[in-house]
Amino acid sequence: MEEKYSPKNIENKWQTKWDKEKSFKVSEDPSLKKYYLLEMFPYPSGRIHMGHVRNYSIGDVIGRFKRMQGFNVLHPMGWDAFGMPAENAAIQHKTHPAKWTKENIDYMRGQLKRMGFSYDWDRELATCDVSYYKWEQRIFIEMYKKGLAYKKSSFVNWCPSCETVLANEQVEEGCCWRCDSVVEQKELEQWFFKITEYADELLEYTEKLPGWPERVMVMQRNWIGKSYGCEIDFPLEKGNGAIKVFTTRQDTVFGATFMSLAAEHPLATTLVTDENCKNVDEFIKKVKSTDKARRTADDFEKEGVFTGSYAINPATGLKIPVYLANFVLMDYGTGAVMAVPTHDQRDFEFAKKYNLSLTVVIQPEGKALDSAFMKEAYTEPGVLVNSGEFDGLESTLAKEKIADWLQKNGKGKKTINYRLRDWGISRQRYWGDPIPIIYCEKCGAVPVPEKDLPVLLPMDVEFTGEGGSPLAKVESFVNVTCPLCNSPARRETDTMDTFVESSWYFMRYCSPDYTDAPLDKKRVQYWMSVDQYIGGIEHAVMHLLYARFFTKVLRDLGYVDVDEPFTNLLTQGMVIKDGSKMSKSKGNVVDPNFLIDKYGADTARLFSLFAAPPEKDLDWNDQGVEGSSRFLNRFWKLVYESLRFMKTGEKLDTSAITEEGKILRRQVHKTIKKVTEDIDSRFHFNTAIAAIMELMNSVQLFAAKNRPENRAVLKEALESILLMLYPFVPHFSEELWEELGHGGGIEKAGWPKWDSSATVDEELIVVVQVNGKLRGKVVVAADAGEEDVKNAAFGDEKIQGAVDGKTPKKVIYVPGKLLNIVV
RNA sequence: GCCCGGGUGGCGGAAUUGGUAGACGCAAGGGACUUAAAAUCCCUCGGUCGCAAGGCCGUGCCGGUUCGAUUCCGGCCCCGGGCACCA
Repeated sequence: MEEKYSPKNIENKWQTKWDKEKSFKVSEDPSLKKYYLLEMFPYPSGRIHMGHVRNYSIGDVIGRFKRMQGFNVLHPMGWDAFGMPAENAAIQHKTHPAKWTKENIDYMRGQLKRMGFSYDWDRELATCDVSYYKWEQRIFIEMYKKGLAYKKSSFVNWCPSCETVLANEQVEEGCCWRCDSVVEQKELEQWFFKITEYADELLEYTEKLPGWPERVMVMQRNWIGKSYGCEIDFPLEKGNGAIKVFTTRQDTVFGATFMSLAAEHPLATTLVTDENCKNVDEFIKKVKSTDKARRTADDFEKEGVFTGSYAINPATGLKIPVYLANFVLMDYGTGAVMAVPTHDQRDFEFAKKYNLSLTVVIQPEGKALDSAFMKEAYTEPGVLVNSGEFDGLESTLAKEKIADWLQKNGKGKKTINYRLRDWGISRQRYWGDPIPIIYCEKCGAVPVPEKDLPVLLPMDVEFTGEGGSPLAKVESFVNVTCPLCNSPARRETDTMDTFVESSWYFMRYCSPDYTDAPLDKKRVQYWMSVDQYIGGIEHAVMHLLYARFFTKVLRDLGYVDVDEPFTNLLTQGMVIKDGSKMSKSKGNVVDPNFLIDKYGADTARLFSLFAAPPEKDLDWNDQGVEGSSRFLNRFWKLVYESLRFMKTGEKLDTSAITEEGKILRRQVHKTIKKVTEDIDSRFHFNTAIAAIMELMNSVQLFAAKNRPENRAVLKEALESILLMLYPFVPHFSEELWEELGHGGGIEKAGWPKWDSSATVDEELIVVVQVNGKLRGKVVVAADAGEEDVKNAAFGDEKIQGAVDGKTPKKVIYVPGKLLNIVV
């Protein structure tokens, strides 16, 4: 055994062994309890960063711990490999996205292996491989046939100079992130997944996932945004039509004195009268050229324009003007609002600006509002007035009554509205999964027949960064014949959002090599659901909601039997340095390669787990890493020195050990208990490591005395520490385990169990308070009763001084812990 | 504006069910070893008063409940995050 700990050789040795022997390869075994452990797979951006190190270190601790406990642990890794950075790199470096991505994957795989993570590499997948994305096309077609994938036109961010759609994230202060042109709203035909069909079930399950952090559930609930209200028809003054509105405040319908439509509302252009034509046109143009970010800013001025037309308030029968307003959103509700200026702040401001009439219909208890003197809208509950037969009703009650009345008289109906919108998946990008649809002039949109799948992404493509999607310019790809009528037809050139790939990869891992279907139901059945999922909080809504949606869709398509993909979710915090998130632009990144070279992977892992509990942000500190490194060096030295006089095979004889030995054993077994509980039920790795450090400090003192009769105790202590350290620092522990004379690998030894009898204290320290203030401690026998503790306390000189001859009014005794004397 | 987190030494953090506040680690100071440095080892380390024993104060602020509050309740301040003309 080397005298000094040198991580390089050791880590290399064990990594080679794990790789060669496929140590973490698993298969379905019904006789074993399965545990599916998953960390969010990375985008192959080039190299791993500290966020990955942290995420995967957390996962690896759980994986190795569960394996030691005898679970059949599925722990896969793969690559979320489609996406824009590859395309941008292709443009910049004159390379191909496929080449760039593959090189990155190869490099990053090497980095993950150097960290010693225990993955079943035989299950590795990359979403840009045909063997993956072709199945997604099949799922798409099955969704299309069920009406879960459909096409509709919608408004999107459009950069006129790049000729492409931009995601909301790519619009910076109203301008294109790449060329700085002003971004417009453009109406385009887009593919959607009908996630709204599952809105209720998705919402319902946010109450049934006890293993998820409450804040993630809250964020998803807010995102789905279910609200109960009414759809009410406001007949047009002229003609037969009506304007449909959605409202949650049907109790105020008698106060609706005008209407506001979104600029994109289909009626906006048909309702306009000749004399208002010019104003309305200008207004619509202005709204459409304003990007969403600016439109929704705090200080954005409410503006509108009169169409010249009128509608009839179905409650009052009065004629009310129809306006277009810039704050009404086409994609929420019906895109039209009944405006009640007295009880809605936006309508109030709008009415004041355009001099529209106000009618109070809700009076606060004990007050009388006068619309002439109102400074702001009154939005609280109250009692109805000016509301015909509903006058005098309390407003919450009136909500019900008016909804019933509207429904009965055919003026409207009760309805539920969601904030959640269908998921737009079309991207005018090359590096993604082609949407398997063909457009025929006669037959319309035709799904690519199964025998023609997959639609391969063509490789001979030029990347200029100009003129829209590169895919649309590949003639051989675009020009096809219709599968139904054989006429010339065009292929869809949009690709799917990369979030589609990450919505089902965790199921593909269960049968990654299956060639008959996306999933092998039997194998998926064994592994699903994921027992523990780990990843960043930034995915709280998008990815985690899409994945839940997809699981339900695949269930309904007959592929799986589970309702929810992830039983338990752990959202880890960010890695912070010098007060801000590590990022290239801030110049505060720490390169994992540098850490591995300088300290070894084990030290890097240990520190990232020790510095903070997983769900909190981790403050990176270079000197803190030194501390973790020091700990491993000290422990190495301790084992090295102990080995010189320790015999292998020495049996522990508990009757022969000294008092000191007993005390150390007690700490060993208490530590095993604490570390087990910290890892298993709390994921508090930082306190688990702290407890091991404490134990090592004691062992060090103990070993220094070198009493021959205590050697078996020392051996037990050292081995226990190694077993407990293994999930954190696997190479280090494997190496020393072998040095201590064990073959066959440390995992086989199993997770240590604590001996309850060894943890029992012989003496107890009971804290003594006088009037709730700490005044002393007494040592009593472990089996001492309340009387014994009282006697000891009152016999104590310090306590006597504190009591100062006064008569105790009350004495509170917390068994084995505390005695409080109240005087 | 609404909804979540969070606020503890010089720093990261601990205190799991209302019961010893500050575990463990970092930094700092002092010492040992060394020609010297690094490494390593030992001691001190919330504030304050005191020669000491010991006392008093202290978990963002104010108040409450309790024998006892970092922990529970009410009100406020600050920081971080999410959502947001959502009708």
